[in-house]
Amino acid sequence: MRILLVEDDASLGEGILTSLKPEGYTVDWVRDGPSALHALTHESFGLAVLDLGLPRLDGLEVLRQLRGAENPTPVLVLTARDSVTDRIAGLDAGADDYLVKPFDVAELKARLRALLRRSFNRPQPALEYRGITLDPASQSVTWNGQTVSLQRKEFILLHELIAQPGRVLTRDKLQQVLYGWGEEAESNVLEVHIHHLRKKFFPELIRTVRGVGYLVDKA
Amino acid sequence: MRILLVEDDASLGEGILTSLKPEGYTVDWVRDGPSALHALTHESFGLAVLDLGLPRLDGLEVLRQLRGAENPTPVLVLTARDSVTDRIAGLDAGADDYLVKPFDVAELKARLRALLRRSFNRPQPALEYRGITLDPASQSVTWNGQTVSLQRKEFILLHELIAQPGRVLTRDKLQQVLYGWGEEAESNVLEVHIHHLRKKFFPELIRTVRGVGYLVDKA
DNA sequence: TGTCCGCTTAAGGCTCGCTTAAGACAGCAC
DNA sequence: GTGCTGTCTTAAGCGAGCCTTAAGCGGACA
Repeated sequence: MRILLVEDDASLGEGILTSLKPEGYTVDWVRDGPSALHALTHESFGLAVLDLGLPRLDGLEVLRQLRGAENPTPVLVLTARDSVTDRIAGLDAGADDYLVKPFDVAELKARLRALLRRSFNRPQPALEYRGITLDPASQSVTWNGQTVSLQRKEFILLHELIAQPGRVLTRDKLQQVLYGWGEEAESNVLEVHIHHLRKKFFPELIRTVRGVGYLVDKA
Repeated sequence: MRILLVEDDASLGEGILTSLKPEGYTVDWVRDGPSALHALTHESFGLAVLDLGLPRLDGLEVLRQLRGAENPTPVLVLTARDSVTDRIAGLDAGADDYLVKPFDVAELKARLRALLRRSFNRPQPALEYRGITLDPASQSVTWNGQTVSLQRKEFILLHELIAQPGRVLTRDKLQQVLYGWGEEAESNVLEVHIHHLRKKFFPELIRTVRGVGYLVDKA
């Protein structure tokens, strides 16, 4: 799961980063509003953690613009302020959850999990690539109208690749997506899954970048 | 039927809780305005019982924001005040019914039933799927004309699944529907209910998505 | 041509969910 | 209260299919 962290405070950001990585999240970290907006509108994230007190462009404003553009990415808002009006403002602007600083990292993790669980249930747009349709809602895959049956890890892998066409995903990153940081796979599991995917669709679907990783070409 | 109870007074809340549970309602209880708003906008309830005198965010305000967001959940308002203007304000803000403290629990129950009956008469048509008809009003089920007898939890589960065909409902989500947030089931109850449903109809009715949840295929 | 990296295949282990049956529990009549 | 009835939960055993492993092969790069 790819997460965008928007936080201008260096040490807090560092802290969140290092505590989320072991959970298996892939975290991208930006420090100001415009970067956040750009990232969210140009790449695909499963979730965003957004600090409200940002330089250059306020977090609330980021959120408003995001929602204004009908971007459904779940957002968890961080704030130092705890007034009720702030809280309401955040939720009004389209936040999905709310956490007041200082907070416990364990609680952040718990809320992220809850948020992800919930967002699984929302209409997530189906991904489409060269006639392959991935529908997260039903966990089903079709290719030119035909249903293709994928195993869970295969689905996750393909989804990750297709979500970012033209971008090489390193083996490390992909393994992270499948297993988190805990146990590095010592075997060639990844290759096997890739192999299965190529077999179920067509070999050229996934290109190998020797020594680095895999990618799906830009449509 | 899942109900959200919004009440800051501990003993009153406790009382309502214990008197509603035996009626077969699944009751979730929060104690302040922001939590109530959050719950109502992020989860689905059949009905809310809302105390107006709340800390941090007034009940009326909760109601206004809820309706502002076009949330149609039926709301029964509780209040200590009995002035006519208060009453008007409540109904204006979008309350569906009104009860003045102190009240008799029996009356609360009666009004809830009435409210549910009314809201069920709105566009809550009987669900139909592959010859299976679910009538929420009478909690009865027929399959190709034959009556099928379901237990309560089975009905709830099937209803939830059929209401969103083609979409995977996670185990978490389904457990929430059955039990609210309170007690997480530690056993395999869910699987057992699913099993019973498959047995009473046909096995392919409910498809398993390993590691995620269950779904009913799009008709 | 040698070395390394990734591909391919097939076999086993292990996890998850299915199935069953029995016991807990609540509702109800007496 | 006591007993009866039907619903719901628990637990244990089992089986399918997912995932991993490992070994052999082939192609890429020096």
